[in-house]
Amino acid sequence: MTSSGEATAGKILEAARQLIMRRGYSGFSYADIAEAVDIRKASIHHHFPTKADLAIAVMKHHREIFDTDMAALQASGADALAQLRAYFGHWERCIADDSAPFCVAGMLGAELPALPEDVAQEVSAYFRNFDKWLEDVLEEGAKSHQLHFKGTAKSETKMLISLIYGAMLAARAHGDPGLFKEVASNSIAQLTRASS
Amino acid sequence: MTSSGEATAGKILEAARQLIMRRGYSGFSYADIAEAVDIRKASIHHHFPTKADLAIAVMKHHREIFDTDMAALQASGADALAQLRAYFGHWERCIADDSAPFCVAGMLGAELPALPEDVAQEVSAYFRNFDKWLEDVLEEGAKSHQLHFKGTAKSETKMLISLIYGAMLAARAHGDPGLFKEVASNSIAQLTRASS
DNA sequence: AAGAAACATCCTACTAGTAGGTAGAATAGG
DNA sequence: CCTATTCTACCTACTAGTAGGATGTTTCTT
Repeated sequence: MTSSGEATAGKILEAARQLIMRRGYSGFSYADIAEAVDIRKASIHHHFPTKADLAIAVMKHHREIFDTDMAALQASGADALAQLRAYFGHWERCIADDSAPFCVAGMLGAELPALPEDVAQEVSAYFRNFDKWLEDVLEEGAKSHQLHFKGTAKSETKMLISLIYGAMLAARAHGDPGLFKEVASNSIAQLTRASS
Repeated sequence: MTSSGEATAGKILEAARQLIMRRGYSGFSYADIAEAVDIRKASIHHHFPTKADLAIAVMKHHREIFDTDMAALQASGADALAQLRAYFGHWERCIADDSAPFCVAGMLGAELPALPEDVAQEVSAYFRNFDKWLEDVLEEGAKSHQLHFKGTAKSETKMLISLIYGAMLAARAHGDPGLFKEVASNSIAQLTRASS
């Protein structure tokens, strides 16, 4: 393996992630990545033969990072509320400093009907995985009486997922990064309120 | 004006709306519309010179329908809760029967950074308008003690907008149209609960 | 250790197909 | 006749993807 090889693939992956977050799957081209990484188009095809391969690699990487981070968080002894706060906090920072103004899975999720079959499957898999994590956290929070919500953890998971991705969308549509933070804070406040 | 003229423009507009909802702005082409309407590409350019013009027309039309419908609803004497229910019900039906699986403004909102300047402005304007309507409804609902929420109507508006658009996204990502209905019902239940 | 085969990376140059958009003629209806 | 509409035919720029060569890196063999 040439020393520069892995590094280049990583740069391509990151450029693709940024482009997908900002313009979507059909909104970017290999030429865009070539410019961002300062490499020729053909070299991108060497690392990721097709655009679908590239998108799948981005999703797989994104999911690996998510799984690793959440496992580490749990291993560190963080309770349900702390895990939720950490997750929201991550996105608050990413959106505020524009380093990741939208979840790559959310963007691809919106485009789902337009995606190649195998990319769409990877996106669906990401959401199922995320769903499971969130449901487990809510379940644990309910059991320990740390989080309070009417109905099941399953149904609250759907509410919270909608709220998170919708807040990203609304923040973008309104050109107001602070909107995400406000919605996130309010939803945590709601979940920690004994009444509801 | 030739009799078929307006009708054709309408068909193009509707085809464009469907394509934007399903594939996004960068996910459709004049060729797609030409096929859907059974017309030649050049004829579309006669009615809508550029793609941006077409997208703007779709947004303007969408907003007109929204304003008209909401004004009629209010004129019919519907209270805040009834207005909210009507709005949610509309989307529940559209998503369930796949006649409109995603709000056209939501799709364009997600793509906002990739849109031509003038299209982006029209989308932002739509969201400001929608925001105002929702805030007024919530304000009225709070005053009449029909709706209950912590915090201001402004902040609850942000929550609800996020929930609505996020539920569309989540329903699509999970391939589960029922998800929208569930989230919508739960959020109305939450707003009508005296406690919270 | 030296040399050769094998491989990985990146390049230039190209393909076929599609994008949005235009020019100008044919065809209508009032 | 005039104007709106639609068409065929075309343009340029860009799309994803390929062919094949240059350069360097490992690895295998002796």
